[in-house]
Amino acid sequence: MFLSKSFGYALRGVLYVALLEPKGNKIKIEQMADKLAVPRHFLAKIMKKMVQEDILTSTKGPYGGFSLSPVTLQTKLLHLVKITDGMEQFNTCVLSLRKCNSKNPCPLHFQMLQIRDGMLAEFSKTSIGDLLDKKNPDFIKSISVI
Amino acid sequence: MFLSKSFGYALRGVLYVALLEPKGNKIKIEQMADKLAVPRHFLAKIMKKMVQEDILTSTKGPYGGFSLSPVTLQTKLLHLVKITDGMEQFNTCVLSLRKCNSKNPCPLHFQMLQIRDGMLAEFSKTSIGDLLDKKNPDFIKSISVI
DNA sequence: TTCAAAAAAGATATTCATGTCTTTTTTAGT
DNA sequence: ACTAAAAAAGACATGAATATCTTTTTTGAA
Repeated sequence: MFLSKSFGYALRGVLYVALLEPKGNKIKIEQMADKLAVPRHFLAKIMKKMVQEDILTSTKGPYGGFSLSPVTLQTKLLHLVKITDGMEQFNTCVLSLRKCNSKNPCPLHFQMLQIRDGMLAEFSKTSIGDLLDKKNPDFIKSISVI
Repeated sequence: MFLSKSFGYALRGVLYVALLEPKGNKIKIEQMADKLAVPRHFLAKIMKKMVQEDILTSTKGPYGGFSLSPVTLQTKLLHLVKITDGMEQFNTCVLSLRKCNSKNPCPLHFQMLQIRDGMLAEFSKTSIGDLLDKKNPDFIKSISVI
């Protein structure tokens, strides 16, 4: 409920790169999957999607890996949700009723509208950079072990 | 996201019974599945669960069907969520981190806490009876066609 | 130019929610 | 007792999210 595992992997992945890449070398998927305790190839697919969306950059070959793009830190969480979960959930009735809308509401329409709008607002205003706390020595732990 | 289809079926099912059963006969699964445009046997399983939880009553055999229990209208939506989706989602970290809690928060901990608590509060206070609007001649429509 | 390292891509497997079909149990009326 | 109607139960099918395994492409360095 709320969000998929893929979203969690995406966020932890990009935060990992944002935290460690500035220290030097590019980040390898092997290392990430290890440290984040996440399925390697599944993570790789999600990372690839983020690269396609310019949320990250990547280079192949020796000394390659993932690194920040010019917009990584400004990327809103909602962009990650779009990639991993899609936006449909925010527009579709919780009772799956196609005709449901504010003129013709299902019994839960306005309650769900409020909850979803709250989430939308939060995820629209929060960026990757907002979540990144380099000053906190425990930050890496807070995204690591499942 | 947010809630499963099963939850939607459960809510529409119980509202359907609450709306039509007082008018006379018990409600047959066949009729419900038809009017709600929902998979018959899948709905049957969910109705059975609600009966097991005393949210509804049922009688087998000729002239049987589903009817209200003494507590149907007082049942909170959260009870339906428990049955269909489970409560785990409200207690588990959005990033699937087992160690995440308010002392040791993941980067999204407090944002998600707020959103989930909002939803919990709403679903804890709202009952089936609260959603049932018998005065509204279009109520049946608002839970009918998918 | 060849080699090895790395991401990208593709193929297959597993799990879980959802959906369908069949059989069993219960029960009211004859 | 018998029959038919209805829910309950069980077996099987499908689809989507998640996970694993293999092959291809790219590229830096010797």
